[in-house]
Amino acid sequence: MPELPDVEIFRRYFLSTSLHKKIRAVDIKSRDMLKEVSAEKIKSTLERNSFMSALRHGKYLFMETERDEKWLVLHFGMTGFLKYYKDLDHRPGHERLLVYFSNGYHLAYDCQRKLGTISLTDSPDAFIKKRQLGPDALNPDYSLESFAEDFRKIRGKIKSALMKQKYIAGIGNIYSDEILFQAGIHPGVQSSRLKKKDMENIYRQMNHVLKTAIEAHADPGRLPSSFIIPHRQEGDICPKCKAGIEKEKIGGRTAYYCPQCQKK
DNA sequence: ACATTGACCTGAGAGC
DNA sequence: TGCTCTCAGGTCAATG
Repeated sequence: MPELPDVEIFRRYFLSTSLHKKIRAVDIKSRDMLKEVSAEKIKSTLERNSFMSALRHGKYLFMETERDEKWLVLHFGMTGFLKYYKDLDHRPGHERLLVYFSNGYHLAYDCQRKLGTISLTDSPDAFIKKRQLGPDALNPDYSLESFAEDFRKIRGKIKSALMKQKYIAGIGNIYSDEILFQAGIHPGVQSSRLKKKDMENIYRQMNHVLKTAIEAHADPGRLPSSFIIPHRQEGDICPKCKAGIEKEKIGGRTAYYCPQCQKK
C-alpha cells in the first residue's frame, strides 16, 4: 500500500496522535525487521522519551525524539501502517513494533508481510544520503528543468524510472500508473525518448496526482473519478474514453493503462 | 554502468 | 472443505 501519499497520511496521523506523550515502554515484536540497529538500542532510545516531530522523505517516515536528537525511521513495505489505539480489542493483526504511552494509549506499527524496515538515525539527511534516495517527488526545489535533464539520461522505461527511488523518491507501482495515465504516456516508453513536452506533462501530473491523492487521504474511494487507480483491474474501462483497460508487466511489476489514451 | 530477475515474507482469492 | 497456485501499492542482491 504505502507510497508517498500514504506515508504522508501516516505522518499526519502520527503528528495528531503521538507527540509529547511519555513513552512508557517499547516492544519490538519482529526483530528481523530491524535494519542496522538492535532492539536494545531502540528501546533504550525511546523509553522514557517522547516524540516531538516527524518528517517524510519518499516512502520513509522519520520520527524525532525529544531527548538525544534521535530519529526512529520506518519504511512500510507493501503492507505497513500505523495505528493508535487504547483498547487492546482494537489491536491490529500484525504488530511489529509497539509503543506504550503513559496515557494508556498504544502506537502500533503493523506490517503483515514484513517487507518494511525499522531503523534509527541521528540525521534524516545522512540517512537519505546513505540509502541513496533521490529528491522527494513533492520537493518544490526539484525543478522541471532538473527532472527533464535527469530523465533524459535514463535508459529504462518511464514507469520503471519513476519508481526508482534513487532517481526520485516516493512513487511506486500504483501512482506511477496514475501519473502516466494522467499524462497520456504509455508506461513502456523509454525515458530517454520522451520529448520536452512529455517531460513537462509528467512532471506536472506527478505533482498534481500526488497532491490530489494526499487531499483524498490516499483513499482510493475518495480519488477523483477521472483517476485510473479505481479502475486498475482487468475488464474495467477507462474513466476518460471508456476503452478497455489493459495490463502489461513492466520492470517486473504489473502496469495498468488505457491503450487509447496512452499510445506509444 | 545499467537494466532485469529472483528472493525475501505472509495472506487472500481463484480454480479444482 | 481443503488443496495448490498466483498475485500483491517494495526493495535488495545476483545476474545478464
